[in-house]
Amino acid sequence: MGENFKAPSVSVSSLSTLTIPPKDSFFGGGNMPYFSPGPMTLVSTFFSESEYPSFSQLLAGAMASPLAKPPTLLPGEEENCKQGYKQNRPMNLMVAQSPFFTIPTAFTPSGLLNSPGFLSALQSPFGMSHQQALAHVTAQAALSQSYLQTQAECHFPLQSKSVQVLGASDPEESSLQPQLDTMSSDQKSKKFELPQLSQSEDKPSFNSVDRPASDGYNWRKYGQKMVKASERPRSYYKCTHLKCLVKKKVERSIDGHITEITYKGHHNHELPQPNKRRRDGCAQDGSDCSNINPETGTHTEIEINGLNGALVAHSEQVSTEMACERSVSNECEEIEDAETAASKEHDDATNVKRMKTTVETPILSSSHKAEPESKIVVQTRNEVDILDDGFKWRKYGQKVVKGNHHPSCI
DNA sequence: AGCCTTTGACCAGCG
DNA sequence: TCGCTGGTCAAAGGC
Repeated sequence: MGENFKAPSVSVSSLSTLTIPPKDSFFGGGNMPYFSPGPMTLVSTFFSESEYPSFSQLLAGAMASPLAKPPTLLPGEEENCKQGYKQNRPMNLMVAQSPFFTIPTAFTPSGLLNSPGFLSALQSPFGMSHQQALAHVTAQAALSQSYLQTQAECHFPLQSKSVQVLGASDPEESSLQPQLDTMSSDQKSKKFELPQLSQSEDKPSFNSVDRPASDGYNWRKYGQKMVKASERPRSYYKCTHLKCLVKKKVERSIDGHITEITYKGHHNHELPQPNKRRRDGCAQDGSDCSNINPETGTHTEIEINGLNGALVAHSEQVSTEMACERSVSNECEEIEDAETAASKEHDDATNVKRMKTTVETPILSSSHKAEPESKIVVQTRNEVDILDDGFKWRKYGQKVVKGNHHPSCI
């Protein structure tokens, strides 16, 4: 598809996908995801992982799309919509959105679906209203965004380091390195503070107030503090994996919505198995239980959907892993494996000197905070005890067990 | 019993 | 040296 498009003249701040379930799975109700104002253009439709078009083509198509106009269907997509809908298959919509164009009135997917081509594709001949379809366009937008990032990893391996996810309050806000050059310096930043949205009134709470967003890893909170700079409580989390030194900071607004997540470091281990992640079966690090679409293999993470207000993931690696965890893309897994292997290699090579990187790589720029890009520190292992069993153990607690006068070290 | 969060204290960097 | 600030520790308690 992209070969028909010329070099981009318009920067696209975000590409994301929305999933429309099969028509037979429609049911009434549902929660409308939040979509920020902005022009949207349907770039592509696809119905399965294997049909997922190459990211470069999507990008080319997105960049050439008329972002300053109301949402439109690119050539061929209308027929694609029709075919997928007739075949009762879940349909993914690749949507582009531009940050440089502000529309005062809120533009929601209904606008997209109301576009001439798309309306005809969805509404007839089945009589299914697009509003019903929209009711099911849920958190998969955010999910797919992570998936999209992985696609970016696949197609722009060198550039993907600076891919940044901005989710939730503006779920379409993902950034792509190719646009970097087109942005002015004051648009570049390492960190975005997301606007607080008062969504609690009309959107259900998902018990995410006290927990960070899920990224597939297990985190343990080791501190919380009021930071003067942000005047919001900041929570500190460590990856619970024994050998992993990754940390993250989570800032929340007064009402408990996540406003910022900052990752530090790189995971040197695989994603934990889902069944090991939490006692109650949900994500251990605090996200809500997720929904998995068995047909598409997509994984719907409610919290990141924007229902919770905001989420920022600053780690390109984590973002990739998020995507790989949630999607069942083989390509993704291969990439992940490759990355893991590369990461292990790197770890071996720098066994003593480990990277401690603030992964808020400055891709986007803006007048927001400016922080040091990355730093390398020498981390000692003194917190890891080497016992005579050959394994390294880390003490994480001590408690007097009933019936035993000696404290048991955990 | 395992594993988590809470929270006050402590530490280190910086001006 | 001192005070401020952000980050971390670790005992205590909860689930």
